[in-house]
Amino acid sequence: MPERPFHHGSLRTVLLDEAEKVLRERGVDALSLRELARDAGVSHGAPRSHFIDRKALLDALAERGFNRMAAEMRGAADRESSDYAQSLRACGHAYLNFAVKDSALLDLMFAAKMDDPPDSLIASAEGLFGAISDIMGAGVAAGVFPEQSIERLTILMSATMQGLSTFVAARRVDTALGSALIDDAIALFLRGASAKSESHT
Amino acid sequence: MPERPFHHGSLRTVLLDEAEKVLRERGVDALSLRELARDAGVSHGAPRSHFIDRKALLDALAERGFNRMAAEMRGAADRESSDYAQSLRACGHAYLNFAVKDSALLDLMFAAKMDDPPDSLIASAEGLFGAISDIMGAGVAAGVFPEQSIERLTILMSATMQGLSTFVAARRVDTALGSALIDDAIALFLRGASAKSESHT
DNA sequence: ACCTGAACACCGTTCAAGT
DNA sequence: ACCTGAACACCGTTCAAGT
Repeated sequence: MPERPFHHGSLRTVLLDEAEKVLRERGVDALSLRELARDAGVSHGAPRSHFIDRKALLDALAERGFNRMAAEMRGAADRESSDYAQSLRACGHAYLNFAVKDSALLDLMFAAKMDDPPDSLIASAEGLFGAISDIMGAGVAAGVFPEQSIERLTILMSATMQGLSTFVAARRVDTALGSALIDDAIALFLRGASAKSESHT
Repeated sequence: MPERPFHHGSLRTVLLDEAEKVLRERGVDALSLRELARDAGVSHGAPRSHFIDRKALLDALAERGFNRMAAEMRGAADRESSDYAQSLRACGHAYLNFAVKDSALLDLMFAAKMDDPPDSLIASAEGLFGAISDIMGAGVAAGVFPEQSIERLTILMSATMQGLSTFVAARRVDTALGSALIDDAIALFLRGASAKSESHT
């Protein structure tokens, strides 16, 4: 194995992979371009070729986070596709799992100071939202959600999962309770939404 | 007005007030102990007398955030105490308002990397949660929430407000839509919870 | 196109010394 | 008890220069 001439086109990926690890183990504040460069065996100016500044690296991390989470949500829904309510629960648990394992990354993805996000990041974020929309849309086909309110229900369901994730990640709610509350929320939404559609007929 | 000898016991408050302003206008990353010291007209080592390190300042800010938010929630509930559903909506809007005006502060309050938070911070966080619990508890008295599930409903309601706040602060959901979704969520919870209690009889 | 290495301004933190 | 000011290690960012 070569001692030095590692990177020829792969430095970007190497930096992102290591950054994701640091983010997970020590948080955003511990993320330093110079340290990443040191660990990759390149000079401190090298990352500049791939990330214009620290914010660009963080945006790239958030983008990968959105893509991975969308994939995990779709995967969870597909594995439990027999019973709709169960597939919905699987998605909720996938969301919570992501939040527990990568809480700093999730924070990054929904950071309030999202000033002028690059187009690719917006696209990835919409990819996650699209995945959730598709899953909720399947509920219309399954007859458990009324079509006219599906857009709002999608946002509400997402928001509930996001909020629970925040509380669990912040250790204000136990992981087991958080998991049970995901199920409660889904049951509540199923009851509330169908009650509304019945009151319409 | 004296040019220099400002602070004799008030430096701590001056630093916190200015920090809150910087947090609101430029985000956490722009928060620097040295800059705060400069603006307050003291040496860069002076803050050390009141905050052992940067994290201690951030914790103090979060603590003030929890206290203020709890007060605003109680205030909103009291102003609309005639109709219970309306007081619930007022609370939700108060939560969202806080999130929009002080998104960076809310992030700080529910930061995932809440390593060993000081007791006073935990107490303040529980103060907010207590305020929300009281408001939800009034719903039991009003007969709209079943008593046996009030604890879980409280967390779910909080999580939904928190999640919506995150989405609105991150500009993934419009402020007006976020406000309308708060009302939708409350309506859903009221329907779902009462449907459940009816199914028990 | 990608990386090096010096340079600059800015930090957080520590600590002996002052009042 | 509170604040000063020097010192240290570490950053992000820029940029001319190399390959």
